[in-house]
Amino acid sequence: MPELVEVETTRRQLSKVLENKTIRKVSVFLDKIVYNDKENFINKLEENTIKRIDRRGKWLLFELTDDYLIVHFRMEGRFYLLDKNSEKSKHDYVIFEFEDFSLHYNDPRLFGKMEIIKKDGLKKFFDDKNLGLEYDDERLTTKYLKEKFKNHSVEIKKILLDQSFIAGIGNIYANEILFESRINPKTKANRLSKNKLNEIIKNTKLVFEKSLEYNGTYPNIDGKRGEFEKYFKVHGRKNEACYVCGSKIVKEEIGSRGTYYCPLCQKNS
DNA sequence: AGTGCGACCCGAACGC
DNA sequence: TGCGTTCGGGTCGCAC
Repeated sequence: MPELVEVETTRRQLSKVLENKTIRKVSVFLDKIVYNDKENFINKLEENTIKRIDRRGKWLLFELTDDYLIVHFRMEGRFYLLDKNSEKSKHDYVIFEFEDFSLHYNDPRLFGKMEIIKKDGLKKFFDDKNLGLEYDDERLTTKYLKEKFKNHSVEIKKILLDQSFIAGIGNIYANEILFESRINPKTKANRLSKNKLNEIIKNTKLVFEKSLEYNGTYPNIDGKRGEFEKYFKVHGRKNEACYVCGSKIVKEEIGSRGTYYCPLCQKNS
């Protein structure tokens, strides 16, 4: 699934290709992907130039002249590049045509969203979302987490998935981060020691940076998959041996999300 | 205010 | 083998 790493990988790849390029034509094949008014969406984009591409949490931001195009992939949304006038595949719902190539937005589950907002509306857009800090923000400290977690007697696994604490962590990376931190996913967030909070911060950076080196776990804009899946230590490894202690990895539901962990390495905390 | 849960979706995985 | 059923997963909105 596209989490921060997959969105960032897409951002890096698209930046190289799209910056300072002008969108010539936009086609929308499924209205619900595009927030608000489809005609307005198309009108604002056509003959507009992409100045740069940014990211906040799992949101991708295309900076245009007076507006931003904001994209969220949700479960399976993704972009891929093709030659101009290439055929539309099943589940391609938005096509952006440039001078020399086309960018297709594909989304089998139809969950993704795109929206045009005025530049001065960006702050309000993200204020309303109440996103937490980025994983590489220097303000992400044990003090910040201690304060944020203090009124939350909820399993740390659920808290990591809540975007208002640390932005960008999804189910896969939450499992990996908790394993690397040797924290049981059912530990209540407000009971974590300063040392364990520090482990979360440290391992979020380590896991994200390693995954970025392998282009994440998801198809890139050329269709080639990122290869970080090979290095999962717990996610998707139910009943397989823990690489550290040999115990069988366990899968349990926490907050109706599949949660994988090593019952021995992540015993308490 | 904090917490939990259903809805949104369809393809893949699963069960018989 | 083949068919029907269940699962998964990010975010939002709503109920308590």
